[in-house]
Amino acid sequence: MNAPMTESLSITDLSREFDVTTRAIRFYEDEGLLHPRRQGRNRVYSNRDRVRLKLILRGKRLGFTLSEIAEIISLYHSEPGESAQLDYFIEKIRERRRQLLQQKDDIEVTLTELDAIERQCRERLASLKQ
Amino acid sequence: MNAPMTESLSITDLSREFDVTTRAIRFYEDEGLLHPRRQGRNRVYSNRDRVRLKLILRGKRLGFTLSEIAEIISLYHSEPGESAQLDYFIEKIRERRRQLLQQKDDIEVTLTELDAIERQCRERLASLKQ
DNA sequence: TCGACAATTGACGTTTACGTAAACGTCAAT
DNA sequence: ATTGACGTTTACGTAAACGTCAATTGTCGA
Repeated sequence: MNAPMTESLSITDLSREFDVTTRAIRFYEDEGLLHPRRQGRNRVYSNRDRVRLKLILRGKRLGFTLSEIAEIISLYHSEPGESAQLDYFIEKIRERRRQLLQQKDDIEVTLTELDAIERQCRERLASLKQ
Repeated sequence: MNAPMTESLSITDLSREFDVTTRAIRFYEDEGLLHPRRQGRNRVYSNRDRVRLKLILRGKRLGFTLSEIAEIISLYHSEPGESAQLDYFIEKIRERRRQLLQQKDDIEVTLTELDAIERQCRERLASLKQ
């Protein structure tokens, strides 16, 4: 039995935990979003890799493309030296924030609309049941 | 202050107002998301069409596929007769709501993370400027 | 040692959401 | 008469994000 001290996960572990195919996980690696270490040919995922995958999937749920997600993750892990680079990063961050706030607004609007529709359905249901 | 409630818009009117290509608008029609009336061969868009396009674009910003958007819009315009259909609709609505709430949560998390990153950038910037 | 099973690497296929011409009609202005 | 803006259809192209299959290679329990 392997000592579970070191958090090492197989590709199927990850695929099961997050309900994605192993093919997708390998694809993310091809696209440079994941860099698991290897034991021979096999991929071994650390907890950091797991967190990165979580970030990827969250980005997907938000409708970002993989390259956008790559950009976002690079923001997380960037250790930028130059001042100009920092300005650029901050601008990127603000862009994302604008996008996310727009989405939040879209969601609010859609939710209230859905509420209205459901209420109408319920009324119609009630009137059918008498 | 009479905003022209012009009931008839051209395809370029729409494309300019919402900053989408005419190609995209025609594509949405091909996919059954829009049904403008015709004057001869030319498409003429009513204000209802305009609202539908707005819904489509909002759906896109939320990361939905066109067929998902079609489903959502069909919820808006459905005149369901049967009780079973109504139950089905309500279930659909709840599904959407779950999805949107998940997205909202994702956004909150990402926003606070972005805040943290920007703060770090600012600190780094400040320390560089001395 | 055998066979089941997991994992790997290509390579090609598929869906979505349009882009990009090509080739043409219409009408107003120059 | 020509140009330009705007419109049309048909058709092929493409980038993204995987799915699917094939061939192969360990790996482990009975």
